Amino acid sequence: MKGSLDNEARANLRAAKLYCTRCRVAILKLLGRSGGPLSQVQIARKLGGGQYDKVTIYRTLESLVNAGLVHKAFVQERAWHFELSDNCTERQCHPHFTCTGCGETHCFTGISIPMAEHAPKGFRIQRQQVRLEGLCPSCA
Amino acid sequence: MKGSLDNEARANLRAAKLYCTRCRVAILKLLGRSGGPLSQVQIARKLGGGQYDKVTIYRTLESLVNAGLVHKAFVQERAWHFELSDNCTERQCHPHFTCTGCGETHCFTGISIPMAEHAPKGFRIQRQQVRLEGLCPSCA
DNA sequence: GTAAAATCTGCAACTTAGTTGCATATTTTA
DNA sequence: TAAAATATGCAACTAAGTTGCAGATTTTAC
Repeated sequence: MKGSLDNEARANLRAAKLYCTRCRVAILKLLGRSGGPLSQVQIARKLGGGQYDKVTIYRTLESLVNAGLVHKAFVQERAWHFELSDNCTERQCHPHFTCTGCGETHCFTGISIPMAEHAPKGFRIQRQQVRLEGLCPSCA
Repeated sequence: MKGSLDNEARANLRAAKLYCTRCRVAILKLLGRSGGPLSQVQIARKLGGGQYDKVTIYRTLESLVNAGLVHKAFVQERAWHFELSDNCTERQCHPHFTCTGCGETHCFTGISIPMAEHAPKGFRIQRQQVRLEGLCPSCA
């Protein structure tokens, strides 16, 4: 019964007009079973170290993203920008807006977003961060 | 009249029991005038290339963060985790929860957060992403 | 089923972010 | 102003992510 996830992955690849390769199928299946987003390093490790070249994994992910089957989730790790601690509480800071045109990031200190509630059982939420994407006045 | 921001920066450093060094004052002032978070590379560039070693900038930021004067904002760039596109709309995906204990990231597909409204004049918000931090059941 | 066309994959080599150890320079304290 | 405390710069390193290209795999068309 290994079939069902496998077939689903293949069907999705076909629908997206992508070649059904071992690596793509493996990554789609892996992401399908994973409860959260994974990095290239995590994917490589979970598929069995050395199974696939890291370049292949990056390129595979790129094609899956372009096809809309997969998308990037932002994760704190290695995202190191700094700002003053003004107007920031323990639990939440203002949202940050990044313009998809020019790439500039702005603080939206005037907006506040309610904190998430109803975390799954057993999870304790301590902090929330919100990122917005769109166009700034000069790029709109 | 260069004084006011400068004095404020120095006062903050003193209050935090940090040495008032040229680099710290410069970075605090820079972040004070900046409308958004900056990376090490951007800071180096804006302070005049070669003025400070990158190691110094990283260490300065680290001490400012530890003192609570500055904090890290997450920015998409270089945060490359991937997941299936299930349950994700154009405008918003489910929140992601990262455990500060074990570092694992989970998708909270059951929660939804209202989209930000009232963007500053001229900005157009196209997409919103929410990150949560806290403790997972095994680490709580 | 098979050959040609289209597309992937792996390898080597590279770029850039971020870190560590240590000697020297700067700031603070007394 | 000297000694103690702490920051800084440099060199060398690790690890993520990218590019070009040759060889391998998948698909298409017959």
